[in-house]
Amino acid sequence: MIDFYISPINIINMPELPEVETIKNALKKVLSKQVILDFEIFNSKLRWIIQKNIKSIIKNNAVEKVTRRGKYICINFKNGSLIIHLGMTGILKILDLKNNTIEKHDHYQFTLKKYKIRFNDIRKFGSVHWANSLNEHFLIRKLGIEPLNNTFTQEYLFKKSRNRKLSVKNFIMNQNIVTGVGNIYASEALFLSKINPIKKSYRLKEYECKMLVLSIKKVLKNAIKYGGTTLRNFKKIDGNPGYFKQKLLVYGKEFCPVCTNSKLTKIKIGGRMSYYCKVCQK
DNA sequence: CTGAGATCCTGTCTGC
DNA sequence: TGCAGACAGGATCTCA
Repeated sequence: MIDFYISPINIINMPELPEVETIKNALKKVLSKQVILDFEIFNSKLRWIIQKNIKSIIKNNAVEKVTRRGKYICINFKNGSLIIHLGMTGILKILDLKNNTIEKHDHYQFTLKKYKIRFNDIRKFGSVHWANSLNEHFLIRKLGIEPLNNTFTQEYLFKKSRNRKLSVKNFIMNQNIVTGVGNIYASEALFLSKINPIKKSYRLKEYECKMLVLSIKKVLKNAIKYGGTTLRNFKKIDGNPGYFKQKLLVYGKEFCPVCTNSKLTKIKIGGRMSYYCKVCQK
C-alpha cells in the first residue's frame, strides 16, 4: 500500500526546474545509499533507445547521491551516473515489491530492497542514459548556467543576449543559455519583468536583464517552495497535489492580474503557447 | 553559427 | 454516437 507517484501525472504538465527539483528531493529519500538489485526495460523506444548495457552497469551498484542539472535528474554512482529526463509526461511510481502489474506506458523500472521505482511516460518524450562521466555527457555538457546559482547575473544575460535576434521568450527557454526554464515559468518571469515576450533579445536593456534575472529566480524559488506547478494532478512524495497553479499570474489565464480589465494576449511564439499583457509588458 | 519550422507521441477536445 | 483533425509541448534535427 505504499504505491505513490512522485512526478507530474497527467498530460499537459511540463516538468520544469521546480518540478524536477521537487521530484529529485523526493527521489533522494527513496534512493540514497540504496543498492540497485535489478533494472528491467519493458519498452526501450523512448526519446532515445534505452541502452541495453545499463542493467549490467548498475546492478548491485549503490547510489551515492541524487542531484539535478537543469531538467535532468542525475542518479550518481561511484563509477558514473544515470541521467533521467521526464519529457512532458514522465512520472516515477514508487511501488511495493509485490506489484507486478505492468500498466500502459510503463517503460522501465529499478528494483531496490524495499521498493520498485517504475517510469511511466505516455508521450515517450522522456529518456534515461548512462554516463561514465556526467559532465561530459552530450545531454549535459552544453547546458547553460543554473538560474539559481550566483553566476546567473544580469551581466551574463546581457552579454549573452547581444546580437541575438530571437525573441526573449525563446532566448530564456534555450537550455544552453540558462537551464531549467520552460514554457510556464518563462511566461511568468517575463510578466514580472514587464517585458514583451516577442521582443528581440538584442534589444534588451541592462535594467531589463536585471529584472529578468531577478524574476526568473523569484518565480523558480517560489514554485519550489510550493512544490511545483499543478496543471492537473501533480503529486509530491506524500501524494498531495502541488498547488502552485493557483499562484500563476498569466499562464493559462484570461485577464491581466495587474490591470484587471485587460484581456491577456495569447499567441504562439516558436510553436509554444505564450500569455502576456500588452499593456504591462513592453 | 543562427533561427525558424518540422518532428517525435498520445490523450483530450472540438466540430461535423 | 463516431470519427477525423487539431492541439499540447521539450528538445533535437534539418535546412536556409
